[in-house]
Amino acid sequence: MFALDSPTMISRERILEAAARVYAKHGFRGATTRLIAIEAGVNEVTLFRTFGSKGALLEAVLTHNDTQFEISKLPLRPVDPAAELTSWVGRNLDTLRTMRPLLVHTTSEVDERPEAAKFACEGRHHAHDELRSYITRLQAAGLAAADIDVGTSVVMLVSSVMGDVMGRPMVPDVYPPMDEAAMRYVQCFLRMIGVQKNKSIAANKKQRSRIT
Amino acid sequence: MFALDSPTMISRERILEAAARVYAKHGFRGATTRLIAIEAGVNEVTLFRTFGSKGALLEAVLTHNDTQFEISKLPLRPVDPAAELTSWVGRNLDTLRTMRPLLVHTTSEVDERPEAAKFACEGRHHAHDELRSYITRLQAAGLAAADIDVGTSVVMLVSSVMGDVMGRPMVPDVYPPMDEAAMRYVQCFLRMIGVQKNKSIAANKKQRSRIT
DNA sequence: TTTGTAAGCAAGCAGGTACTTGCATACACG
DNA sequence: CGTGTATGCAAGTACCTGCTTGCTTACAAA
Repeated sequence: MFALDSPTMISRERILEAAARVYAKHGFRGATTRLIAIEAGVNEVTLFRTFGSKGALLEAVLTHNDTQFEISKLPLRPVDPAAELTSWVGRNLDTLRTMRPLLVHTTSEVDERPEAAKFACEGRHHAHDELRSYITRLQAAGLAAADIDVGTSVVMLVSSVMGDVMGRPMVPDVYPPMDEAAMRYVQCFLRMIGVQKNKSIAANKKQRSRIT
Repeated sequence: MFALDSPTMISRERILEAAARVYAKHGFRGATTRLIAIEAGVNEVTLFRTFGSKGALLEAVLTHNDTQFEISKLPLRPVDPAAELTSWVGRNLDTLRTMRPLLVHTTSEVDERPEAAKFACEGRHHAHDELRSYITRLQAAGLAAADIDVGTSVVMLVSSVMGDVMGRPMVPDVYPPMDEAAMRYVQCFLRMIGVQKNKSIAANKKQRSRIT
C-alpha cells in the first residue's frame, strides 16, 4: 500500500484536474487518454496504472467534482427575502457558471453513461428542495402569499438560473446584464409569489397591523 | 443534374432521417457513418457520394430540421391571455420535447462545431421575441401591469419551458405533472406580470370602468 | 546496500473510423 | 438497343483510440 500523501497522489491529482479540463472541453468521446496525459504533463501509461481505464478515470473526475460542490443554503429564519434570495441566486449562478461545461456534457451523455446522471441531476434537486422549503418558511412567516403554486414557482426560478447559465454563452443578448441578473430574477420571482417590494419582517409587521 | 423527385432524393431523405435518429442518440462523434448507413438501410458509400463527408451530412441534418421547425405564434390581438399563453406554452413544450435529443447534443458541441450554434440558439431567440412582443401588446391593452420587468419575465418563462423539456427526463419528480405543466407555468407567469386570474378583455373592461 | 515503488519511455496490438477506389448491377430514357 | 445514372459490394488506406508490455530511471525506507 501507500500513504495518502505518497508521490502517487501528486500524479493522481494532476491527472484528475487535467481530465476535468479536457472532458469539459471535448466531452467523453473527445477526451482521449492521450490528450489528458499531455494536459497533465504525465505519461499516458501512468494514467492507466493509476485509474485502470478511461471510464474509471472520468467517473473519478465526476465524483470528485460532485463531492467538492456544496449547495448553498438559505437562512432558516427569513428576514429579508429579497436580499436573501438575491444572494442565494447570485451564488448559484456563480458556481453553476464554473461547472457549465461539465454539466452540459454530462447531460448529453446521460443515456450512454448512466453514472453521469447523478452529477447532472443532484445539484438541481438539492437547489430545488432548499428553495422550496425556504418559500414554505416565507409563507409561514406571512411574508409570501398563501395561495401560490409553490412547486411550480420554485421550478421556474431554478429553471431561470439554469437557463441563464446554459443559455447566456450562446444567446447573450436576451438575458439581463450579468451583474443584475440575480436581482432581476428575484424581483420577478417575488412578485410571482406575492411578496411586495421592500417588504422585510419589520415592514411586514407594520403593514399587517395597519390592515387588521 | 437530376430532377427533384429523382431516385436520389429517396436515398437522400432516408439518409437524412436516419442520420438525425443516430445523431440524436449518440451525438456527433458517436454517430459513425457505418451506424447511419445501417440505420438508413443504405450502403455506406452512398452516404459519402450523396453528402461528401460526415460533417456535411450532419450539417444538412441540422439545417433540415431547422427549416422544418416553425415557431408557433401568439395572437396579434390578445383576448384571453391565460388561454392564449397556455396554448402557446403547451405547443412549445410539445415541439421542444421531440427535439430535445438534438438540442442537448448541439448545445454540448457548439464549441467544437460552430455550425451547430444556429440550430441550438435560433428557436430560443424566436420564442423570446414572440413572447416579448406579445407581453408588450398585453400591456398596451391594459391586460398586464405596466411596471413589470418585461425582458426578465420573458426570459423566465422561456427558461421554464426549456428547463422542463431538458430537466424532466432526468429529474422527473420536481416538475408539475406533464399534462398540467403549461397551465401551471402560465398561471405563475401571469401573476408575475400582473394579470389577474380569469381576466379577459371583457372582464377587464368591466373592472376598469368600475375603478374609474 | 538492498528492496520496493512510482514514473517515464518506446513499441506495439487490435479494433474502429472517415473516406476512397474499382467494379458490377439495375433501371430509366433516348 | 445503347447510354447515363444511382446504387451495391469488396477491398483497402491512413489514421486514431484504448490499452498492454517490457524495460529503464529515480527515489525512499529497511
